[in-house]
Amino acid sequence: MNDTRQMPGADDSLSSPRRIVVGLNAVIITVRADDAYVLTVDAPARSSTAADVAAEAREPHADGGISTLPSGPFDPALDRTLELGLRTWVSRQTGRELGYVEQLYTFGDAGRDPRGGAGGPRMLSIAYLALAQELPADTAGGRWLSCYRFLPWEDWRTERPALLAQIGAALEKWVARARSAEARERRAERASICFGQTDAGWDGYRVLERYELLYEAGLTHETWFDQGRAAPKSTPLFGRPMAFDHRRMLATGLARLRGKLRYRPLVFELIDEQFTLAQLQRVVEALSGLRLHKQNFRRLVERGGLVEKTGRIDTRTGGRPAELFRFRREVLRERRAPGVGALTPLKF
Amino acid sequence: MNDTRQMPGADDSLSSPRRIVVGLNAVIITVRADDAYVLTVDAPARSSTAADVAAEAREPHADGGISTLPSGPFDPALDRTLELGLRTWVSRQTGRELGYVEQLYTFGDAGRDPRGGAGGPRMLSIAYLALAQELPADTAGGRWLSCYRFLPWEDWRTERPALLAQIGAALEKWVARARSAEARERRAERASICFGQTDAGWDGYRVLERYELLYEAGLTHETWFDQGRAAPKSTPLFGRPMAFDHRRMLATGLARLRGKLRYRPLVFELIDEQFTLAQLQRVVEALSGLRLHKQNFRRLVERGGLVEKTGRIDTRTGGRPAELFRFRREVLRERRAPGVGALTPLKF
DNA sequence: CCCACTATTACTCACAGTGAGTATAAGTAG
DNA sequence: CTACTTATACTCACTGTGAGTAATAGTGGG
Repeated sequence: MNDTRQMPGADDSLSSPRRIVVGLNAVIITVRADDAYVLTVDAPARSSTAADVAAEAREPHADGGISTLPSGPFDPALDRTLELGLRTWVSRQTGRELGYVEQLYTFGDAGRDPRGGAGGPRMLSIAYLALAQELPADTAGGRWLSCYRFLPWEDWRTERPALLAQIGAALEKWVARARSAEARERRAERASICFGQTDAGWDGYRVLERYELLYEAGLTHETWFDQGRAAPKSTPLFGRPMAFDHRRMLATGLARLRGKLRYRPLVFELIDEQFTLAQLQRVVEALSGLRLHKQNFRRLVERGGLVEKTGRIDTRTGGRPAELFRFRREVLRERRAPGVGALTPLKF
Repeated sequence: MNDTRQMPGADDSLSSPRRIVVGLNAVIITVRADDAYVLTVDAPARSSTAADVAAEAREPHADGGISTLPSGPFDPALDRTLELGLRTWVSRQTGRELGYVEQLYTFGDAGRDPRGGAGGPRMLSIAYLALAQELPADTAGGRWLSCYRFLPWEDWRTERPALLAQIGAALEKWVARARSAEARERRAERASICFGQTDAGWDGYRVLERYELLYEAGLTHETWFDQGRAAPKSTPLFGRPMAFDHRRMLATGLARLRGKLRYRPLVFELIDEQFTLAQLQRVVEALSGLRLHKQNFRRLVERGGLVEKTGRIDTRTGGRPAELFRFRREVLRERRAPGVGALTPLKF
């Protein structure tokens, strides 16, 4: 972070005329009532600046409010670290302190900046993933929405999403549109890997690749927003959009979260200190988007040393009362990859 | 990347007085002759700016040149994307086109900026991982150095690194120095997880956690550089240092690479199109820092569908000639996680 | 041409983990 | 008491993996 050498501009010579503005975005995830939620800010702030108004005018989707991720500026004069900048910003805006936080990715493409190559400042956005335990009532302007409203093809808990038939058809057209035979082959391979028309079947971890494929294939609202054009009537657009590239950030976050569940005990950041195995399973299912085999899941976490009995019992189950468990911290020393592993879904 | 709303400064109001300068750093990895190499630039550029000279004066380690990663400025006026900025910068500096490239992490802590809280610009550094196939003779100022000169405790191919005894002892002192009993417990847990004094043994994937632990424990040169103080004579400092936080970037890159080898066929970016299984194994061993069981490795990649025979034969082996293999691209469609999996090392 | 040497390749075997299922236990609501 | 619900226990076949032994096919020296 402190490379000064070989850096034009480091010595305040104005060799780089455009300013850089850095934004911090948070993908804040929680789980409640069997679904995974992401914290969104409803529509551009009403107390808007000139830039806000301009942005809203450009947004054809502003039907009362397009979802955005909580985001704020990185202030180089005040924020000692990027993560602290994010934390203070989120706590000011949502009145909530973040627990687990990890950096996801830094986005900086000029191509997706609606202000184009003009003289404005260049925007970089650093996206973070955060996990929240409690889920208080929606604060002013902040709303918890199911992740799967934005990425509906990712939810396989009840059934193979019906959407996939339409997605497959639209992708076939996209494949056929490629100019050369090789390009067609590459597109076909990508489509089949992402959307599981292969021997391997559905791969729940390719969340980001799937979103990016749909974006490139012109099958998301954002594709057309960014190009400043309207989508052809015949083109289907999948999932609820978010502002700018926030849906890409959500996809990045969900992909990271699903991936990390395999080998780190992240689930326990999202659940009460004591829980039944069914509750734990539902959290994992909500995040992974899969329906799991109950008996095997129990064996996985219990015999795998991830949890231990507390001796207490929860009678609010509706059937036989369930034992309460807690996270077994010793597992961190016992196992190399303390997580739920590669989950195999139940067949439908 | 195009959040304008809620961003002071986005409309060119000067609410944020400090400028931000963004640097792009590349961890470029190659494998040759049984070792993993990283491309370094020898010492600060001789054609130095005022900032360079100042930096060098601050550097007590400048015994003819401390290693730095190739790094250059991100020019918001010219570079359409961050990755393109990196590519043009690296090709200009090293005369080499990058193949596989992926973003690692964005570093922005003010605490490690030697210029402190003064009026200079704020530095952000975005680190990338790149994989290079060929390894031409060292270019002017660029040198390939073994990754394990900087992170010697990561190389378990021939034996358990002898260094680990000293590291363990130094960490014990660090644990004992903690103020409260809980802090001691936390430190002890971290140390044992990172350096494998546990049932789980050595975890080759925790490269970054190990470097960060050593840094925090005051056992790296960089710890003391950053504080502007000299290390006490009695304190051992492990591994060869790099400038600024470049060694942290290397650790981040190696961790990512090792992790991704498990489930993506990244090895083949680092090897010729045709190869023997022994060559492939040596590349994997160099990257993972582990010694592997030969027969099982063969079974893993051959039966796992990762490679296929070309029919040709390499007689330069010294023993029985080896069949030449190539990467089997179809595996991408057949398997969900086409990589070498979680490797189990041979016991010593 | 035989022999020692080296490295590759083939095959075996015990064992742990996993997918999938059946069976039983312990509550609630009528 | 019965039907229903959910939790928990146990079984079994199968796959993948760790760790070997054995055979194969070249080299170079005498």
